[in-house]
Amino acid sequence: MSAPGSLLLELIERICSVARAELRAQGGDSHLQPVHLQALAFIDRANRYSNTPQVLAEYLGSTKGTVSQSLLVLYRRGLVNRDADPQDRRVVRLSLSPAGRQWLTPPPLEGDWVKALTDVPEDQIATALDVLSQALANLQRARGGRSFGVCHSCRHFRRESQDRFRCGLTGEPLSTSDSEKICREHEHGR
Amino acid sequence: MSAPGSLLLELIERICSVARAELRAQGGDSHLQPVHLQALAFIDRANRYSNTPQVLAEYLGSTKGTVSQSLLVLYRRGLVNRDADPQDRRVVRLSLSPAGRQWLTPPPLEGDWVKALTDVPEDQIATALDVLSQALANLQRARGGRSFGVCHSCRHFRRESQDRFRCGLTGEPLSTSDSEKICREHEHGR
DNA sequence: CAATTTAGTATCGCCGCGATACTATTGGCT
DNA sequence: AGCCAATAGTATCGCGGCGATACTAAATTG
Repeated sequence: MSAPGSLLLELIERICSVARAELRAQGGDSHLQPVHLQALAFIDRANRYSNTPQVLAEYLGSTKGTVSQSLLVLYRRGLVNRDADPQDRRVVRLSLSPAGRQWLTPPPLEGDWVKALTDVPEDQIATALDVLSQALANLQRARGGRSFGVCHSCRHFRRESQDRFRCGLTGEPLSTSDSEKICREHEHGR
Repeated sequence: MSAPGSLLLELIERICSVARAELRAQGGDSHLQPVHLQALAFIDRANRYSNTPQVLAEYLGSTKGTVSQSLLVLYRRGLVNRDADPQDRRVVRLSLSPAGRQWLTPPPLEGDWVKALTDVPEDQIATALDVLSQALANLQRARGGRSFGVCHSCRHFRRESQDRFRCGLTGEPLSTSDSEKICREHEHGR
């Protein structure tokens, strides 16, 4: 019986609808669209292999054309930097400006949403997080895409000392901060 | 720290984005939009107090104008019936046509999604369902709206015998089938 | 050094969505 | 009774997210 899974997806879509409506209503003006907030959150947490428009498009399940437009909006509002990569001058490196950083976890909908979860035991939220992230990773893989996990949970992740790590795929050294970011090459670990 | 809650919302929105993109891509043509599928699912499961455009709009966190247009699409495709209520001739009673029923739990995205959950233990999925449905109910209440639970979990629900029930609010008798449907008057039970 | 591939942009049109204005029906108030 | 407000729904307009297509520029392949 596929019922529980279908119900879960339906719930997810309802929450999404309500959250979107709330966001639109809240600021009316000067407020970013949900997709823009998602983009900012991604740019903040993407590692140096992954902070490009192309990867963002895969992350959001969107197309590069669409993402290009979203980034243009964010750029014009001074929230993101778009710098040409010196090694490969086709690629654009994305980063947050100080102004952009202020939009991370913005108060608007977050407030009500967080309140809506205060009754719920912490460990149940953690379980829900696990279920959803695993499902999403599986779904992205099934679509032929990437799973987009955090670096230190990757099968290529190697620990060399307390705070020095290395990517077994690229061979590059990684800092603690690196290891907590989202990587396009992520494959679920051993 | 509000981190887990924010992460959860972000995950939900990503899944939603990916699912929407998938749905659009899948059928290309002749496929319904996510919002239309949500509407059909609601109409199928709404009880006799709740099968109206107005309630559907609240359920989806949308507006009556928007919903009216969505319903027009579904009506033109012969998937829903819109019948005037004989008691109050302002209200439209929504129901699924046989053709509309065929769109419930459609194979397209469902397939991949359900597969994406097969590794996940059943009880964890149940926990995730609990967390999300509770959060959504709280969120809708915070927005001044309704919580939209299932009839038999309502505080007005009265059991009179094995399969005969009654709504303590309206006083009307309820069948087993009634008790499993979504009600606009739902308030979380004792 | 062509030919192909890849990252990104520009432009077009569709359509979901909110806002506003409208009709029709009902119920309240005196 | 009769007017007025409230309610359910529809029609219409415009914004903006989104995909599709066509394009440029840079890198890679042979």
